[in-house]
Amino acid sequence: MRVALIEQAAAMLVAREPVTLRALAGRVGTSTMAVYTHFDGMPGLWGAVRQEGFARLARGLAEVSPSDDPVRDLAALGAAYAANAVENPALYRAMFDAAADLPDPGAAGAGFAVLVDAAQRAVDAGRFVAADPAAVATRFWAAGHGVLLLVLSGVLPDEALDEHSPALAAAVFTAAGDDPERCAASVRAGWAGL
Amino acid sequence: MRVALIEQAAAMLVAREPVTLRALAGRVGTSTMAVYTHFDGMPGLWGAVRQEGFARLARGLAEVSPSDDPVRDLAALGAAYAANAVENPALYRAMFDAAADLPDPGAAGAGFAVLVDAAQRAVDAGRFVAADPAAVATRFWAAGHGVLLLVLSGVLPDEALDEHSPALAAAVFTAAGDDPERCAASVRAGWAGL
DNA sequence: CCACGTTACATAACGCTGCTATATCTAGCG
DNA sequence: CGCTAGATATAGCAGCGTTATGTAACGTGG
Repeated sequence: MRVALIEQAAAMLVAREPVTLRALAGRVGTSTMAVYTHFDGMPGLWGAVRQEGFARLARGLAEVSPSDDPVRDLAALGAAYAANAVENPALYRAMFDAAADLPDPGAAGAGFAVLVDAAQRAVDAGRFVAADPAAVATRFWAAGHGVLLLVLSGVLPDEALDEHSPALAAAVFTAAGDDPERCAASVRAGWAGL
Repeated sequence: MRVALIEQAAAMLVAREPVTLRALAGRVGTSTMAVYTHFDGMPGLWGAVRQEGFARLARGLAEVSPSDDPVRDLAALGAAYAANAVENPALYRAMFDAAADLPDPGAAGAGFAVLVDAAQRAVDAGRFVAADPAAVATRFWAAGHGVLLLVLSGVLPDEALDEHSPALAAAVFTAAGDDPERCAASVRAGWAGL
């Protein structure tokens, strides 16, 4: 019942339908009380939906297999992140509406840890010289998040994602110390996996 | 009446109070019908509020006086942009909830034009070599937007703004061709005007 | 100066929302 | 088998945005 409600809510979210208590209960063939026994109301359900969104995101990032080029891996992770957001734009926007108070913040941290790990490998490989892996990951994430939200909210056209995301990634990576040309090649390779 | 409703709605937004039709009408001492005669309903009011938000933002950016260092000016514009968002976080978030369909999109474009103009001056001054001013401005904007939203939504701590925004700005500007050291100094100078 | 039509505001009611109190049903276990 | 605890169904609440209707104020042409 829990999973049915969460998945139905997520489905209605991606279908751009208004996720209302009665409509949700009707879709899964139960009554409105189910939301209260399992989630203690709509805010609880939203929390669970956001949680599921971050879980799917972490799952998508985990599918990116590491290579011997950590910068390529970072770019590939960015591409997977963007793909996940573009496939379910409404879910992605809902995730960050109240991402601060997640039922289990660890799920969001797991996805971020993959980024930090790749950045750490880039440091170990001598690509990022004297750079803080967490800071690089954060800046890479923030830049991608900004482009994504501007595109998803319709401020920037869809093409802006492919036009600006790799450039921003390369800018962050070269600022971390990577060689510009080598970085450009790695980013190109990583982003192509989209 | 129009301005009273808009300003009251913006005030309730920054006060984190729920902006409800009856509460809004009660605050300005009128009835609910005023919102319908002037804005044709709540969505229209939200559009006007977002418009006012972008107008205030453009006003804040216009107060940044250009200097002989265009890269410093870009950083200063970024600082003013961030300051505006931090001062009214709820308004900033509301602005981009449906920024695509603004009553008058020109207002948002005016603020962006200031960024593009500074980037153009950087190109003319030889700081940004062979870079598209609009692309640089867009990337700078997107990166700042991402950091801001992550901070405003509580995902990143407040310190992250000062820690990552200048670094991202410098990364974007050096990627545009500016000299790293000179760029770092300009960004430092521009960001200090916060 | 007055009657007019238009505009802005007040009032009441409708349908919908999330939520809760109550009742019913459905296992699980001694 | 009978009992207890948990989950589901039903009905109703206050609140929301919206609308229909009524009323007062305004500017304008005769």
